[in-house]
Amino acid sequence: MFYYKKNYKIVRGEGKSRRAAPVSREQPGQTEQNRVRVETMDQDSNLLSELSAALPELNKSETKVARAILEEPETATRSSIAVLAAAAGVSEPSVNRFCKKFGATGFPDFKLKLARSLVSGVRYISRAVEMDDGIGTYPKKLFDNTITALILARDKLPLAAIEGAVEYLAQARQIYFLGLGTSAAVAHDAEHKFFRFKVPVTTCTDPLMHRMLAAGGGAGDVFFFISHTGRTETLVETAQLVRNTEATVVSLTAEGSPLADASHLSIDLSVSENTEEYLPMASRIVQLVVLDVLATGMTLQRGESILPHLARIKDSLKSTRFPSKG
Amino acid sequence: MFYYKKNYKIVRGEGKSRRAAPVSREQPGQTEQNRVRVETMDQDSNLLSELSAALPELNKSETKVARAILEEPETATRSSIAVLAAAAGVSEPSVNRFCKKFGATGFPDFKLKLARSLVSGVRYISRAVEMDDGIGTYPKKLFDNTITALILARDKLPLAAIEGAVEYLAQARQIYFLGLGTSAAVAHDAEHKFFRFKVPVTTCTDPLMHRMLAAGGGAGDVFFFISHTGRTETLVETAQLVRNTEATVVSLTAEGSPLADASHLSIDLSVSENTEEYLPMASRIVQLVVLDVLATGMTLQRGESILPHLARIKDSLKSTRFPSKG
DNA sequence: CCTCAATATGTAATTTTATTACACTTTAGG
DNA sequence: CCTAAAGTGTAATAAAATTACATATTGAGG
Repeated sequence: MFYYKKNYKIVRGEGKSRRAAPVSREQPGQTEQNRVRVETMDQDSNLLSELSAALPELNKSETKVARAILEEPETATRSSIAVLAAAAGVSEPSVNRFCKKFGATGFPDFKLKLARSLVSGVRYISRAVEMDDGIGTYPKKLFDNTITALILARDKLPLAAIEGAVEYLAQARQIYFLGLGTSAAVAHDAEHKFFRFKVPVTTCTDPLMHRMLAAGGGAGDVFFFISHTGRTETLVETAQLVRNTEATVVSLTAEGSPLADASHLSIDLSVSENTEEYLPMASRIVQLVVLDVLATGMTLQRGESILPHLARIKDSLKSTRFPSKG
Repeated sequence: MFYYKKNYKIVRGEGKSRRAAPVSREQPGQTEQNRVRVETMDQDSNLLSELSAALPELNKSETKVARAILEEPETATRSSIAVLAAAAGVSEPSVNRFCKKFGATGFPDFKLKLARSLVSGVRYISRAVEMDDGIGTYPKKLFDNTITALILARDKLPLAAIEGAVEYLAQARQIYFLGLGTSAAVAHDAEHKFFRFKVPVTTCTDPLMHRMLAAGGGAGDVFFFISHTGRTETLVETAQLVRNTEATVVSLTAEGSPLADASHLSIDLSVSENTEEYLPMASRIVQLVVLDVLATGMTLQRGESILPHLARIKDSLKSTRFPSKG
């Protein structure tokens, strides 16, 4: 590492105070003026790409700093301003000015932003499991993919639809959860959750039964369809049958799908399953959590009055269990 | 803000340097000794999850600091040590010691690590839903709690047990998934996933049927029990029945539970459900993802040969669906 | 070529921030 | 109730970042 070139004669020991005028802080606007403007930049855009994009329009010392950072960004985040300045072969204030130019309030802030963009590039890439993955990698990958899916879903949750669904469910006289395949398991889970609310709940995973139930639907009945794709023919047809009755159709499915179109209300999830080779993993997890949300919404709407009831149900299970140690 | 309690008489102005001995840096080993040891921690483990995991074993002021950070991690990364100390209601050195305890060289280093783990943008303090939460808050809370549970589970995944379970399942002549209550839905999901592997899979959620199946177990049969608590009497009894046969007992349950004890192999999950009032939400999600992991492990073990088979199953569903637009 | 203004960059002082040494406090065991 | 060990705070010191200002460099007109 021969970064440091001594270009300047050292003028130490002049022993004269350089500071006479009273300290006056720079105006915020003044700094802002010098900011590198990066087109189409949103707040959490990657700082590293921003850096290399701006590289051509930087002046000599700024270029040195940028190159030093780009070469070893990891090291840069761990260095003090003095170390980085030496590595780049410039003075400390130059580094500081550089940081401000890129939207940071100072060097520490810049390091923070840098550290983040270093991670986001790695973590956010949902990596599919490869055939040569071992025990050390594939479990982590699967968890990470699921976690990422949940984060994405959380950030674009259709709150209005959820609110509406809670409303429908809370006023339902009878709730039917209908799903096929993987969604059948989700429907079963939903049944377990909602039957605790003193509402009659039926789960059905047989397409023929679906049709019979649908035909018999009436006012106050809520048919809750669960489908990742929203394209399963028999489910869509069942939904359409329900629409001929007084019953309400709510669905938890993909945006713009035939099932969504056939529903009074649709909770649209857009979980991208492209990372999954053969099984819908993340989507059903998101569905389950959304059902948790609906059940919670219902609890909140029912208010305190429902709590003792829920507690009683929970207590009723105690006698079936071995006591906890301690 | 009346954090600051002046308990001590001030000793200012004694005019004596407190530092006589030459500065001697602490030995690295010395610091290491005090480190919170997080089992099965790997390098890029999430600092926030590490924090909340270590929360119970921290002392008073450390807890204060941890809570302050967990509550507003974003703010923490932007604060100086003085600000954070004030927010936590402790002294600056306490914050510094805290940072070192968690493997950082000091406060700035700690902030850096923190900034990195923040990238995913999850709130790490599992906040329970309150009765006065609205649509704007409770869905987010539920998602965040689930995400946090997954991160915690991911970071202390019992890989050895998982590897062993994959081995058992891959060699099974017949697999039974047994679960009750909420875990019944998980068992159903598991059935759907594993039946794709050309292995006979049976799911059963009836305790009496469980016993009959158990009694008939033979070599090559794998009984896979799913239970959050591991204390459901009938399940444990069934497991013990199976142990009288040649069949294998694998369970996905709580560490040290009767069910785990009754199993040949137990995949221990320790999802703390203290944040959940009445329904096991996070735990079943973790169970599902672990089952995804097992299914994936099985796919990997079977090697390329299984892929065409899986593809055929997937294709067979196509004709039941409305074509995608576009 | 030189001059002068504009820009760029460095030096040293200052301020801010973090770390250390050590004293006081609390806690747990005998 | 005492004592040792662990915990926590105060004040001093050290480190780092930022600022003001000086010097250097560049380049356009004379």
